[in-house]
Amino acid sequence: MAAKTTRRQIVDAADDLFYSGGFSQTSFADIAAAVKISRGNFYYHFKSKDEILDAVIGKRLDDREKLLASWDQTAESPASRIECFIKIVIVNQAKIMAYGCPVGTLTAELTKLDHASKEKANKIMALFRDWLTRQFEELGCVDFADEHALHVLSWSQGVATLAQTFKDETFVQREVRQIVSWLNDIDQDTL
Amino acid sequence: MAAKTTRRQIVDAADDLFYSGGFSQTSFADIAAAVKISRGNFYYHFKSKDEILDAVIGKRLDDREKLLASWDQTAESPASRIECFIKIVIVNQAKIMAYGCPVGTLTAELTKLDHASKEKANKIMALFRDWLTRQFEELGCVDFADEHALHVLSWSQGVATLAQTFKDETFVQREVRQIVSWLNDIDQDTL
DNA sequence: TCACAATTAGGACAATTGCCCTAATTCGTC
DNA sequence: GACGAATTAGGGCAATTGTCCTAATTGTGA
Repeated sequence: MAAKTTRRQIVDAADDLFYSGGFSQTSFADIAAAVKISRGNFYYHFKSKDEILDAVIGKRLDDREKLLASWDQTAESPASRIECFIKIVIVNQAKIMAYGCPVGTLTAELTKLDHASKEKANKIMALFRDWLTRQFEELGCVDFADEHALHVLSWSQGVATLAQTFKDETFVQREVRQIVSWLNDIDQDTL
Repeated sequence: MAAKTTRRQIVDAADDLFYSGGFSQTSFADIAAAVKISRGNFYYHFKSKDEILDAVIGKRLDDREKLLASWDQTAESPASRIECFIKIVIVNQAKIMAYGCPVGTLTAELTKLDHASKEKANKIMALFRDWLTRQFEELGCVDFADEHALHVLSWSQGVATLAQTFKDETFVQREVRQIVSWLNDIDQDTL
């Protein structure tokens, strides 16, 4: 029990620190200090920093899967589910303005580092892509489902990046309004 | 002469390395090795790593200003100038797929580091924003010029991020086609 | 209560970091 | 050619990095 809890504490703390400060800039000492354990104890649970990163990516994958699954259950129409995705940028506005998109910034960093776990990090993005594609398929636009999915995903990354740069709340809201209107047009057309 | 050349060599090498590997991950030794000079010589030209970053950002600002100025001269209509901007993602496709957008990834990294030069890095983004705003104003849509500018800028960041993640050439080309079509619609409306 | 495994603590390591110093070399100018 | 300034080389610094080690402390089951 204690072990599992400690391990989970480490992963959670690393998740936050990797998000707010970046992976390579976060040190063993930083995580250990956040969890308030010794480095020795730390190394008992994870043999290397890369192993922690792997666990963090795994956790993020799980978290997003659960989030998408909850939307699958609560939201009735595929359009409203896509809208849930779109509005993450509003729900998480404060954090996005401070640290950007947790998925986009991590994949970008790991790609630059040419890190071994970059492919795994890309899976989070692919998870969103596949889920969005499914929603657009259910919406009726089978031929363009993947294109639309990439379009929405790309949109979210752009909004996140500019939100982080300019910290303009009205920009985010306006962009959300526009893409939702675009989504409704598609929904209309496929009736 | 030799001094100026050496200094320029350092800045150029740092520019490349900061782009391909990130700022914090690039060390003094990396840059010195790229330029093939001793660390002592290195330190003669720059007192600290932050000073190099400052010079690199300054150089990037200059480069972009020149690029925009060249478009101002060569392209005849504001619409075709905006199209020049849009098509950077195609012109620089290979590098973008490997390292993302040089502007977006740097601002994201410096924001996470809470680095003193983050505001200066944001100026590069603001430079594009202001230039795009001017183009949309000349296009006739005075009231929505800044909104459109942010929209195009946001679009470019999203495309760059996803291009880096999925390395999908057709995605980039499709997105360019779509935004150009959107641009033409605006151009049409304001006649 | 005892033995044994799981967990934690903390010291130590080689390597790397950004940074600083002094001595040598090159350069332009008289 | 000689002189002073500009430039370069390279050693060395303290601090931090990720990693590893051993000893102490827990908890658990017999």
